[in-house]
Order: sequence, then structure tokens, then C-alpha cells
Amino acid sequence: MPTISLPDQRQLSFEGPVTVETVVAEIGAGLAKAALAAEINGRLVDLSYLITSDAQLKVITSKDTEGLAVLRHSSAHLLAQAVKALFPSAQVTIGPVIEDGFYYDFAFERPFTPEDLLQIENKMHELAGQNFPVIRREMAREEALAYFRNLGEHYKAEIIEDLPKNETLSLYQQADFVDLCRGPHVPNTRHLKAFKLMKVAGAYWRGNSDNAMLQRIYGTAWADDKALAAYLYRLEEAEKRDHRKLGKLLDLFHTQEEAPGMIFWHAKGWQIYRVVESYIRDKLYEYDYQEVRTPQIVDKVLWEKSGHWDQYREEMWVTSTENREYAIKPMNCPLHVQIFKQGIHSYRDLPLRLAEFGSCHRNEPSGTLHGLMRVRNFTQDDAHLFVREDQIESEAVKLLDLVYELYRDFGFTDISCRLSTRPEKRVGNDAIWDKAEEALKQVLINKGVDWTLQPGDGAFYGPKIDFKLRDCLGREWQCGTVQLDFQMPERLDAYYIDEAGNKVIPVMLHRAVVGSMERFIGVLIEHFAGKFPAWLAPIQASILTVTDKQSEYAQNICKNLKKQGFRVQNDLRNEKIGFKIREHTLQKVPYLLIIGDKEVNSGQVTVRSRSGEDLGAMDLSAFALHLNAEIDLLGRGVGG
RNA sequence: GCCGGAGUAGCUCAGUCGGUAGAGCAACUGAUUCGUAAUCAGUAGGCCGUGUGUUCGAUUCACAUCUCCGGCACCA
Repeated sequence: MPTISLPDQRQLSFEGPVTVETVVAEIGAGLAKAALAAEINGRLVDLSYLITSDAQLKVITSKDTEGLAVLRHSSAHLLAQAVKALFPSAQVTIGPVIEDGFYYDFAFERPFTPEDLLQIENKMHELAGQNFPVIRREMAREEALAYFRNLGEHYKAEIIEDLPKNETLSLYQQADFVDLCRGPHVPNTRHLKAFKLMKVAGAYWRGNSDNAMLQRIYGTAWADDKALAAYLYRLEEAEKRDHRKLGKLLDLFHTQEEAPGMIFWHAKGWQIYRVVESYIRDKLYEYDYQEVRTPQIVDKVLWEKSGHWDQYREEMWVTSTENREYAIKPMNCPLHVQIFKQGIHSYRDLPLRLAEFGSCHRNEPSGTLHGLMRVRNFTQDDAHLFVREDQIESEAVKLLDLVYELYRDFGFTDISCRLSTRPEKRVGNDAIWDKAEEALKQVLINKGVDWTLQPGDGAFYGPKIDFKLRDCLGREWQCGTVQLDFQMPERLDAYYIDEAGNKVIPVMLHRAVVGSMERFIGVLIEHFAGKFPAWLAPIQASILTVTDKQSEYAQNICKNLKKQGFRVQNDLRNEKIGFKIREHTLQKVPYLLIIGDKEVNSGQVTVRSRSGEDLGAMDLSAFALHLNAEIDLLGRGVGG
């Protein structure tokens, strides 16, 4: 006689075992209609689940995150059903839920075309509209294997083979389509309404590039059409912020065929770069770093010693002359160790912090290149801290302070933090790895920041903490990193002299805060949607004349502001003021100074903000004060 | 690197079922001297990514190649 407890403390009793569906019907007809699944004692189950003993029950609808996930998962099944209906020779593989949607991977003899996608989507709507019940049943492992083999679904058979021997397999059926799945699923296809297929792309079977390439169809699914429309609108907005698009529109940078993965910075883009660089340089001074500069091209021997040659030979650019082979540096660390090694260091010299805006070249695979985000030549805001073991923690804590301070100044507050531990391909023994991983973990715990574990994602020489920035559209970008390294100094024969006069190998902390200057500026462009805070804006104010009678006055204003260090420009063209305002607004200049006869006569400027607000006429000194105050805010609290 | 798609004027894009291409904006010239998101008129502008092939003829068809876009794999 199960008693079911509901979230509102209500209790329902039943004579014998009862399905969730029956219980839900008992609660209310409206809920029964909307119910997609349920949580029994915290576990997600189907509505067909049979409750045999007392239980806590929570009904899941499309309003719950779990409900949305169920909806998306079932949409993936619907997609597979439609594909099998249209293309019977396609084999199904897996179809999980992802952020904002789902995908399903198929093996098929020819590529799916955009026309196919349209056809499949229509079929999905048609099938969903037939209100097929979705039925769960269990099957013995051997029976399931034979069943899918018989259907010619070899990938499914392979999945079953790899499942634990004692696991009960569940199958879900809607009409004649059956898929192996853990579930849960919606009880009926009628729940699937607001979905859309987005794109088709290649994906390796089981995510391994040695395996066959399957065809992945991506889709999105929502509780209702309104939510779907909102999502599509969000995508459109994100597209407008694309740094590649804005980079062209705002004349910040370009790339061209002759130098794939390398950036041609235009004056305006480089201006932003310089502000970022100079800000970081100030921080380096404040945090007691020494800025250094090391060579671009270094004998291969050094890279062999550091271990990079073994690990990354394929991605290193090489060049040779007079029978010597060189590599263009992919990293700065071995070179900073060379600086450390000049002369003899006492334990009193530590921690020694060497920083460099290090230009690195990596021959990234062609398919990875992406605007400023993934390039072959990038500049790291790199630094290496040579420390004693007892200084690891205090230095790491300082690093976290620096990282969070810097991100805040640029307007980022949503930062996620990940600890990555030893990878398969690595150097150094396990005892050292244990020590290094534990040290970083302690720092995170002591610092009280939220973090997640990424097992196996560390660098080959040590574990690391990575920082990802969330832009205002919710996308994450990896920027900063702190890496603990007990290997490199030893491999490159670095040491210091301790109190007792012994040679001791220092510990090295690698760190970058913005990571790649290129990527960071890409993130900034997207985060601010090109509307940079005055601090970063390449042009902070444009001076626009109403007619050419005011040219001389405008030139004086311009000269005056430049003298005060502001980045300003004149627009003296013989164009209507409305036209000039439009152009400079599209260029996202923070302030427009309008100069007509009125301003010339009163000796003032009329100020219009980027958002179109009229700040009225004011003396130039008042405007300078206003602009300076804004520049002093840096990017803090400024959303895009 | 792998799968798919795309490369046409400075930009955004149209077009040719094989007969060497067009629009808007930008540029240039002229007129207009104007008050808060586009003044009017005219002119010029292209080896249709690159190479090879098929063809009387290729921007169009085929193959190769480069680059870009969307994913996948990779990211010291």
C-alpha cells in the first residue's frame, strides 16, 4: 500500500502498486496533460514507472529544467525516427541532450543536404502530430544485441556490447521506431512541438578521430514556440556581436589568405591592444614582476630538453640555417628559465617573477582557426614565477587575486574556474604529480572560489587551474591559466642556493591572465558588442561640424583634447550633421561633439552620447572632466 | 587534420541550365552650407579565390588546390 508524498506535503495512498501516470491523474487533469516525467525519491523516471512502495514524487513538466531535457532527448528520438522513415539505410548511433538542444549521429552512405534537413524536420512534425505513445520496455542483453544486429544497427550493437554485463537494458518505442535508451522520455510524441533542426556536421564515432566520421544533425527544442523564437532571436543577436564581423565593420583588424591564422591589426584594433597591454604592464609593476623579452627563434636542442619537441613536434614551426635546426618559439617558458639561469640566485631572490608579452607561433590544425580566438601567432601575457616550495601557496593566492582583479576591471564578473589534473602523456613521476595537484587544490579551497575538476586535462609538465570568462551572451572562453611545474626547471638545469649552501631546483609557476592578447580582444569585442567603454574605445570622441564655417573652431577643440591625452577625431566633411551622426554612431564612438554656430559663439561643445542621449552644451573643460571620470571606471560594471 | 558548405566590385549580396557580369552602400567629381541616425546628380570600379582539363568558347561543367564558414578531433 504505497503512500506517495508530494512536494506540497500532500500525501496520496494507493491500494497496491501504481504507475506514476495514475498518481498524476489523481492529482489533477491539467497536470496529467502537462506531465512529461517524474522524480521518484530524486530519481528521474518515466510516467509509466510502477511505484511499489512509499515514495516522494515530483512531477516534471516542460517548465522544469529536467523536463526541458526530457523534451530535448525525446526530440532526438523523434529526429532518429524521421531519418529512419525517410532513409531506412541510415544507421542510428547516439542522440544526447546538449545546451539549448540535442543532436543525433547517423551513419549514412551519402551526406545529408540542407534540403534533407528540411524534409526531415517536416517529417518530425508529421510524426509528432500522430500522437504516438512512447513505450518503455526492458530487454535482456543478448536479446537486445540480436534485435539490433538483425535490424542492421551495428553501432547500437556495439554500444550494448560495451555496457556493463549486469545492466538492464531499456528500449523506447514510438510507432515502429525502437531505440536503446536509458530514458526517461515523454509519454507521447504530442509533447514535441517547438523544435527546429539547425545544422548538419561531421562528428567522429565515439569522439575519436581514428574512428569513422558520422553525420551529426543538430536541433533545438523548447517548451513552446515562444521560447523557441526567443532562442532564435538570441542567436541572431549573438551573430551581430561576432568579433570577425565587428572587426571588419569597425576597422579593427583583418586576416588574409597569405597568412592564415595571423592577424593584421589595423590602427583602431591596435589602439585597443595597446590599452590592454599598458593596463597589464601597470599591473605587472604593481605585483612586482620584471618584464623581459626573449628570442623568437631558438635551437631545436632547447625544445628537446624542455620536452616540447617530443610533445608538440607536429605543431611547431621549424627553420634552419647553416646545418642547425631551429624552432620558432611556441612557448616562452624555456626561455624564461634561460634568463633565470644567468648568474647564481640565492633563496633570497625568490620568488622571481619574469613576465613577457611573448609572441608565440603554433601550427594549429587548419580546421581550428577562428578569427582572433584561435590563431597561429598570438601574444601571451605570460609570466613564470620561480619560487621555493614553501612559497607556492602564497604566490598562487596572489595570482588568483590578480586574475580576478583584472577580469573585474575589464567588466567580467562571471568567471568559471577548473582544476585540470595529470594527462596520459606526461613527464615526471606520480609522487610529484600528487604533490602538485594537491597544492593547487589547496589554493582553490583556501581562496574559496567555485571550481570544477577536469581529470586528465593538465599540461604535460604539471596540473593547472584554468579560468573561463562568460560573456554577456553566456558563452565561455578560456583565458587565464595557472600551471604548477616541478619539471621544467629540473630539465633545464635551473637551481638556486638555499640557506645551507645547497643547490636546489626551484618550482615554477606558469601563468597567463588574459591568455592570448588576440583572443582576449576578440572576447572584449563580443562582450561589449563593439561598444567599448571610453577607456578602451579606439576613438573616444568625434568632433562633428554642422557646416564648414566651424572648421577652425573644431580643429582647435580637437587639438586641445588631443593635448590632454584623449583619442579624438574631427569630421569636417561637407555633409549634413545627421549623416555624420549616423556614421559615427555606427562606428560606436562613445561621444559626439556637435559644433555649430551656437557652440562657436558660446565657446562650448554640444555632447551627444553613443546611445543617442543629448547631454547638452558644455564647456570643453566640463566635457574633459566627464570623459576622464568615465575612463577612470575602466570596464568595471560595463555590460555590452 | 576530418565531414559538409562557401569564395562574384572596398563592403553586403544578386546573376549566368556555357556566349567574358549587375544592385545598394562606400570611393571619386560636381552641386548643396545644412542642427542630432542616410542631400542630389554624375563618374569610375571586377583575371567571378588559384591552377589544370573538357569545349569553338569556362565566372558557369570536371578535377586539383588555397582560404573562409559550421561542426568534430586537437589546443603546451
